[in-house]
Amino acid sequence: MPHKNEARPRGRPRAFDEAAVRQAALAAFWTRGFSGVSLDDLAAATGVARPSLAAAFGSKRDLYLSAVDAFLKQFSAAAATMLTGVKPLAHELTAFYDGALQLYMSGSHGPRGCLAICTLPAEATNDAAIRQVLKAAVEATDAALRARFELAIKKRDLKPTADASALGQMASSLLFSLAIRARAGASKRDLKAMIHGGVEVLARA
Amino acid sequence: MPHKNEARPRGRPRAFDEAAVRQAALAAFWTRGFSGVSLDDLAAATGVARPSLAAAFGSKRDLYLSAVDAFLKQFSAAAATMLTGVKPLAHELTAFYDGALQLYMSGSHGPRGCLAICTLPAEATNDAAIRQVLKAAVEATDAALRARFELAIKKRDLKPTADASALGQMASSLLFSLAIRARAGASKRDLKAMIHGGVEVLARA
DNA sequence: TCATTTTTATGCGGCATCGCAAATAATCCT
DNA sequence: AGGATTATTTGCGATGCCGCATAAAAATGA
Repeated sequence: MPHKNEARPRGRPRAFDEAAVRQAALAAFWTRGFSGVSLDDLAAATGVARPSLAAAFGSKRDLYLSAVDAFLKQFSAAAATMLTGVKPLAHELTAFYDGALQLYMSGSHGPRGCLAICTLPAEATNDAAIRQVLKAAVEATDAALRARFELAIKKRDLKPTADASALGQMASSLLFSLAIRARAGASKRDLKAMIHGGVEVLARA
Repeated sequence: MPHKNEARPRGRPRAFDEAAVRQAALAAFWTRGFSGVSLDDLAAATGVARPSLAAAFGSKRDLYLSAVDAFLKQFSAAAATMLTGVKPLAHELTAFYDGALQLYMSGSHGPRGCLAICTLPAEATNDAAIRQVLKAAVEATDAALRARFELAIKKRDLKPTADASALGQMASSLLFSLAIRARAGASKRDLKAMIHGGVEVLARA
């Protein structure tokens, strides 16, 4: 055989798919939070024994941070496709929040809200790295929404005097609030109404 | 002796002040969350041995719920004094958020945000009672702020077409967002600016 | 003074949790 | 085929955590 199509590592290969294990761990952290999940729980949820988990991901905290990172990447990628400026501001915001709500209401054992907003804060005072991840996530959300408001101002969908930064933070706040309310058990109907009312406030400023 | 000035219970009296112990437990839960605190932690933080704690408060969960209840009572009492309608809407909202921010930034080991918003969500998926407390806290905040917006409409500080319910929810969302951001390590200066921008949006709708 | 009542203090036993180490298995390289 | 390398499996030991039981202490009531 002339060549190997890919450089395979030296020893025994992994018996599990790292991304799949990360997603399974993500699901566990999403419902029970960081402190609410033990390594045994993770081993049971992923089907991978503790020592293998430790070898692949490091500590429980490392795996949690890895799962949160994956979650945030997925979310911001989805968000970017919603806030392109192709459609009117109010329309895109509604689609953005509706998409988020669908994610927040998902979960076979009841709505889970947002992994980041609903589980990071509890740990943020103990762990500087977790606190920093939360801060970065908040600021990234602010920035993505602020950019959309700046675009709206440029396109004359909003008054030139509108404060894109403040609107971006308010729009972020609405998103976080939806996450918390979904997890608190609010009905989809109420949250849809809240989205409608909130977009009215934001898109007519 | 004709009468006792107060019916003292029969046996050995409590060696600790129940309210003080509750406040000490509150502080522990505030920084480390529900799952992040053990009964031994609570015994150490309060200076009361585990069996006495259990006899007085029940389970760890009961003590947590008791602490959250006390926290919410204090908060809503303080909030009520800020939203009387005596001063202009924007002024009262700013004072309300400034007061909340002062609470959220307090703590000898760094800002802690809001006990309810930052620690209840992590547990809300596991425990129906905790989920209900979170839901009730959110709705109470909505109602208090909505009432202030309704008053503003009645006093012609807002257009009669303004949606007091939506504004109340947006104002709640700003509050929750401040709580999370404070815990995430945002600077007081940034949060003050966010309050200013948010009040502009809310009080000119 | 002595019995009764309630709280406090101490400690035991079981279980969960976690880090680590040794043995086994699967693959690559020569 | 056999050695080298990495993963997996299994299990041990230390510690944390919690429920409970027992004994001591502090008050009341007769």
